[in-house]
Amino acid sequence: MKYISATARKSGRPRTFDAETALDKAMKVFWEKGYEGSSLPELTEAMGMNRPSLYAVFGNKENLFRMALERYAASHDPLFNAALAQPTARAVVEYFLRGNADAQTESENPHGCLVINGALACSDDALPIRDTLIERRAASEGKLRARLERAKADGDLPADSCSGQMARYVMTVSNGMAVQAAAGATRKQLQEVVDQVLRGWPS
Amino acid sequence: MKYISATARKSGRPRTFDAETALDKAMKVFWEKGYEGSSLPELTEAMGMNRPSLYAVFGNKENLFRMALERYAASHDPLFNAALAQPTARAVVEYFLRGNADAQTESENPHGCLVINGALACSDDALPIRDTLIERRAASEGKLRARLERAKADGDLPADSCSGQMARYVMTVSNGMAVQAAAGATRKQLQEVVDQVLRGWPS
DNA sequence: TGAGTTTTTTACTGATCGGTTCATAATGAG
DNA sequence: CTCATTATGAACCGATCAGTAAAAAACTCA
Repeated sequence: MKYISATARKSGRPRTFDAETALDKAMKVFWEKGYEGSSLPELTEAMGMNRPSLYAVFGNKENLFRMALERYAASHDPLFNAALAQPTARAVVEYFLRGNADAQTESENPHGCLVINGALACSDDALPIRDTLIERRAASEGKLRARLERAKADGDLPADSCSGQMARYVMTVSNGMAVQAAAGATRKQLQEVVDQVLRGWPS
Repeated sequence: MKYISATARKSGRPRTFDAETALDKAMKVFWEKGYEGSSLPELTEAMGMNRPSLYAVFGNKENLFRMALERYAASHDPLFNAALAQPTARAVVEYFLRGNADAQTESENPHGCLVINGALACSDDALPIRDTLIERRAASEGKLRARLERAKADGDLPADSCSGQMARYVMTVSNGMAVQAAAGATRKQLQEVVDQVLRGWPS
């Protein structure tokens, strides 16, 4: 997904904003207030640009959200991939959940997870957004499941364990941590939740 | 919280609706679409009443939501209390989470949990609602913590275990299950998540 | 300087939001 | 039959929603 007015502009009045940092600001507004809870005045205010410029560069509110979501994913995928690259299933889960606990409680960002805060229960208008977020979570769960399946083959998970159930369990904890974080839970509290998960983890 | 126009009416034109069932309908709309995602036309349509009647009986949208929330709590508290009354910590947790898995995937109700779907990330207008929901969840967590504390004294939890951390862990799983349910997870899938929790539970 | 290009600013659109006004309809009581 | 009471339906309120039109402003290049 590309900006509508690209950066390679020949001439004309210079922009008073940087598209990249403006998108970053929009991402944070959506992150904190969700898709429907974020109004255009709030977005343009945070992004430091006026409404026609927003529409010229980002299309419309829905497209802006999708671009913000891409940006969010791009900055969080490395952590997820690093988790998947850990040598054992236990290490994968610990890396994933501890990374989540940290990412969901950064002082410079809204707490919680954009992929959940964006739209959980919403009006009919926002259903396409909600469904996109659901798909993204399902995709992550699928990757985690595949990784745990491999762990079974590697022998660091019991042969009779169900990777699909375990992946869903881990994702459920991650989702719950996002809810807790959005409600004000501290980083320490979330890490303690991870402690409990690891205490019960097989092997 | 009481209906504004009580049921003991002396005379006048009879109502075309029953306040109790209308509130039930409103609860389901809020449950499915959240506080902000539910519009007054949707609410009045579902409740089978017109707008002035809604305002006469329920005050305003926020008050209607709070009454719907009370109703929701009244119908779900018995399950929670029954869980707390189980003889062992393990039984408490199992009863609580299995009950949640069922309650969040009833065919006749929206999936997920009103106390989470109601308002997770929202506009500034809905912050009082969001905070009320956060308090409710914290209250439940507190009761669960107290119950696990007693379990430690009873000896069915290790003496060195932290009831606060375990309670938050269980609540986090419950919250995560609500997110999963809202996203379309089946009852069986949620019960499998509970299986994973119990597999790792001490004792 | 002047033409062409792009963004800014301001004001606007139609739709919808939560909430209300008011005349009318339907009842029970006297 | 009349009157007080209560609920109904429809129309309305100001505010806000997402999205746009149009003209002025600021730049490059000739």
